[in-house]
Amino acid sequence: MPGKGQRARAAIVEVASDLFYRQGYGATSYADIAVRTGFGKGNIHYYFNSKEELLKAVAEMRMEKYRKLLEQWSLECGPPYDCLERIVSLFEKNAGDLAKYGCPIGTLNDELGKNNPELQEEARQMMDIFLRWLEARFRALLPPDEARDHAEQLLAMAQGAALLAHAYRDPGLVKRQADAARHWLSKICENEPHA
Amino acid sequence: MPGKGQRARAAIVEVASDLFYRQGYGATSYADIAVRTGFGKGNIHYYFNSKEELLKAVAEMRMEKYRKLLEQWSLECGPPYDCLERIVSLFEKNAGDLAKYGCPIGTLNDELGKNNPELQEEARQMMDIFLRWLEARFRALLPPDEARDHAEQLLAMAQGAALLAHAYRDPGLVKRQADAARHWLSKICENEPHA
DNA sequence: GTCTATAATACGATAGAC
DNA sequence: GTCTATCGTATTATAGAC
Repeated sequence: MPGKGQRARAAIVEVASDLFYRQGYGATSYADIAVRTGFGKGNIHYYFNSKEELLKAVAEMRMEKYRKLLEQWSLECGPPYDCLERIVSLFEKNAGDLAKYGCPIGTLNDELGKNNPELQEEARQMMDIFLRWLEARFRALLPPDEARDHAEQLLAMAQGAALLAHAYRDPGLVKRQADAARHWLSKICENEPHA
Repeated sequence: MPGKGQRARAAIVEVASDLFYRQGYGATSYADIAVRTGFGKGNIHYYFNSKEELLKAVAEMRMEKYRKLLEQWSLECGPPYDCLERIVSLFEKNAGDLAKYGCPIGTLNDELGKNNPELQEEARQMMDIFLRWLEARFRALLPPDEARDHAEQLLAMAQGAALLAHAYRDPGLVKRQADAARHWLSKICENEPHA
């Protein structure tokens, strides 16, 4: 059983992750987090000495989740198309939140990329988890350099769809882009037979 | 000849636009703008009563530029492929800045979308100028609903490419995505002959 | 009309109470 | 070890000097 401190830390990280997603990192204050956790405003500093440290903890927590999910999928997935399509479906399933808040990974990269190169590295690592996973899947279908290329393309489609859906507040944009991505995927999978 | 006030306003808007792009809207303070313009810190308020008003002026200025550019292209462009390809080339030409700061339109939508719905409408209008222009070009090739779909797709590719290039600080990502977009465009243009 | 000194507030961080 | 009262700074915005 984890101690009181551990549970407090985890609770703060969970709340911070949610607020960083919905409001952005810069626009989220210690006060916001304090209200939602019930801790005193300044108290959060006891658990996390700085806001940057807090973001790093949030990033670690999220990456843990992403890694577990994708690892699971690597085991479960059958043919490459089914495996790759699953990530398209994940995006589509979250269309509502994407239209409201954008992609949790993409928006964080955007925000931190402008002013905080050090912290952006954390955000980029989140992106990289997905890019590498996609690349590995495409390697079952394509030569290495093309696999990398295709992984970038699919990720770009997803990020672009999320950004536009967010800009227009239209979940339908994600759905339409998901269909386009599936069409694109199916063409690749039929042209290049499983190695 | 424009009066002193007019020139001052224009100078402030120009500097603000640049800083909003490179640092983000939230991270840019009146002090930053004051330093770069040579005006006193608080003086900017004489010309723009609030930061929101300043952003609106920046948005208007940018949109004027975009509209003029695209209107010019509409006149000059020959076949639909050449016309559409030109926007891909524009993106590619700016690969360096895209990798450093992201897309000026996309990043602004992302930032304002989280916390400032009213201001985001300005940013979305910038996006819409390009979306509508693309849609009009695709109408020369495709039925109306597909034209809209394809415009969204091309814009999503561009935004996704910019976001990833920014995340990875890699202009090459824009180049590779531009090539992919050209390939995609050429297929559409050969399949569907000019109406 | 143009600009500057100053106010009011919210932020992240600290020092020290329990 | 846990939490709270407080500090210094930076922000936008204003009041009023030139």
